[in-house]
Amino acid sequence: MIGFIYHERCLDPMNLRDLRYLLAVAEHQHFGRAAAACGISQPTLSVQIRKLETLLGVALFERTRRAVVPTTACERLIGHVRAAVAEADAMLAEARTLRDPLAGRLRLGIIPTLAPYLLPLVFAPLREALPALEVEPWEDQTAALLERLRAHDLDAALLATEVDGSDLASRSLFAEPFLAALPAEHPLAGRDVVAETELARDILVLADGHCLRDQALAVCGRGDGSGGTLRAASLSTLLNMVAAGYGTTLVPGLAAGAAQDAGIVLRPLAVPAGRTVRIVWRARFPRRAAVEAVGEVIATRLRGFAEAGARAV
Amino acid sequence: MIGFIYHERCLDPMNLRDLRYLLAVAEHQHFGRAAAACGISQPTLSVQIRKLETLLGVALFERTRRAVVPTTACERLIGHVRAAVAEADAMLAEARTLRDPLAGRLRLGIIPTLAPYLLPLVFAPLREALPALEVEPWEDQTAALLERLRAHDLDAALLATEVDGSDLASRSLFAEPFLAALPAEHPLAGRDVVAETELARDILVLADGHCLRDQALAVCGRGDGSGGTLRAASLSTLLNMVAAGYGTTLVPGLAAGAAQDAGIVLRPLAVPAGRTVRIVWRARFPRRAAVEAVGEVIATRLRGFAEAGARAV
DNA sequence: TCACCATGATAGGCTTCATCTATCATGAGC
DNA sequence: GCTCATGATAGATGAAGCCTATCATGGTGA
Repeated sequence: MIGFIYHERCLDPMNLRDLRYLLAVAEHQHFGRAAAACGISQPTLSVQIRKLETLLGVALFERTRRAVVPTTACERLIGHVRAAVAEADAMLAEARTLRDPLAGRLRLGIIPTLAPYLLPLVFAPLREALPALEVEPWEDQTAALLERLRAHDLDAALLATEVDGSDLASRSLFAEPFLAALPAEHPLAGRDVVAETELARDILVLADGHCLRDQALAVCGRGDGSGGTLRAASLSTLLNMVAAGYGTTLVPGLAAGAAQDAGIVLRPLAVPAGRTVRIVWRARFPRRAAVEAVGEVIATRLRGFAEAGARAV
Repeated sequence: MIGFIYHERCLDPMNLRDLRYLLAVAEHQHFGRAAAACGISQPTLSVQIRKLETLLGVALFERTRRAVVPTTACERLIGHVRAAVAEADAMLAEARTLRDPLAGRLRLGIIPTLAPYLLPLVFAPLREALPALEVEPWEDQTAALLERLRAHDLDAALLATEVDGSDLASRSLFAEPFLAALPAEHPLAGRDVVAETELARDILVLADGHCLRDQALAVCGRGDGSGGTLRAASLSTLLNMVAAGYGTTLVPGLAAGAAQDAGIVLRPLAVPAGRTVRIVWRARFPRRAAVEAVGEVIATRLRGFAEAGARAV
């Protein structure tokens, strides 16, 4: 909104305090009692009210021995005064609830290969541990999340990659192993353990931009990015393709349940590999405490997940 | 309205000025430019914003080399801040229009024997001379008007009696002669001049409480108040009774036209008598200028009325 | 009628705080 | 690596808010 005038130095001496004084005198119709209600001395109140009258150029009260009666001008003004003071008080009250760093909204970015599988696990613990914090998830790929984070459109993000830049800080939360995902009828499905290179032959990967795509290709020794012709838009699509026998892939551990539900066979890798999930925030973000609390809840919930996940297969 | 807290000394240092500073920084997203817009130095602005943050216990801005970005807490608060500042500005604007003492509402009491005849004469001149003044007439008897005046329910009153009490002040506006009012067929109607004592025999007067009642009786030498049995509620009723031949009365000059319209014969008194119309206000009323301006307009409009009225009969 | 009381205004001194100029710290860009 | 831009910090200064003490005034009661 344009049009506010900040520079009104001649009018600036008007204080919220003075407006409270005005309300007090209007209510008590008595300087002494109003002063007591405001916790100041009567002379101070008299001076301040007179100052306000001079400032406004309007007599606010008619002083009598008997009573102090608001003028009609005062009655016209006092509605605005009440509203201004009420808004200021509302602001203070709002600030009081916001004072708790573990309260308020926290916009949290999450990568697509993590969100559908992690969120159901941590939603309840977050609500329990941080009831005043409204975590707003935002799902997008790593690059987009980092851009939004740097643009202050997000407060933090859950990523599976290292981040660079001194403007960002991060903390690792948990390690997520990769598992070989095979169609039930696949030749490798009988093995206890699958070698990465064997997987590479008919591996399917996600579309560009997903960090999991590059990581899966790297694990299989296809770091040049020459994956198969299929580029699935989502991990869910990819799993359905594998289940249908179009090829193999690597799935992150948290998606194991979804993969098995689709009829996919999961096997550990001969040389265990995986990714580390981290929470990232701007180094200057003032509510670091909230971010770290969220990270702590997630890390606690996922503690021992890597081993448990590996055992479960 | 109860429930406002005046005594919040720990929170009081929050100033409207600081809120304007906050809005400026939020808009410019730059301390230097915001400071310039506020007409203060950048260090001052930095200190004040930090003070406000400390006071609220909430970080309001995330400072970067590149930009100064409002935090989500700030975004939640800024609506209230804008509203508070807007209300304060509205109050200042209202005060600016009220600053003119010749503007605003003026509640003016008028006695019933004067109002219907005076108001039509002075309404247009008042609107022309004091266009910003909203004169609100209030018709009642003298005692009620004085009570309302002292209770601040009226700002001034037009009376036809002297007022006592150091709490009130008054100014005489014009003299209003009394005229003998006779039915057309009345024996005295043929005279050029009527003696007061002759009138006294069958005089009709107003009900108790009308100052005109006592004044008429006094003029006729019936100061004991032993008037006729009729006690008319209004001068209009009284005139109709006279016109119907029930008796005589004294009418104030401004009502001459109405009396003649009713078919009443008017004659001057042998010993001219009348009443003085005054404007009365509380001695401590701060808008004395408005009252005196109204009085001046009325006095000017009625200048020379006593003679003109006497000649017209 | 006069002393007394209540109430708001005024005076003088003290303390706090908003403001300034000068300077520092830090990160971006050439 | 130097320079510029930007916000933070330090110390000095002046205004203003607050207090206690006192005055002025008008209503009240013996």
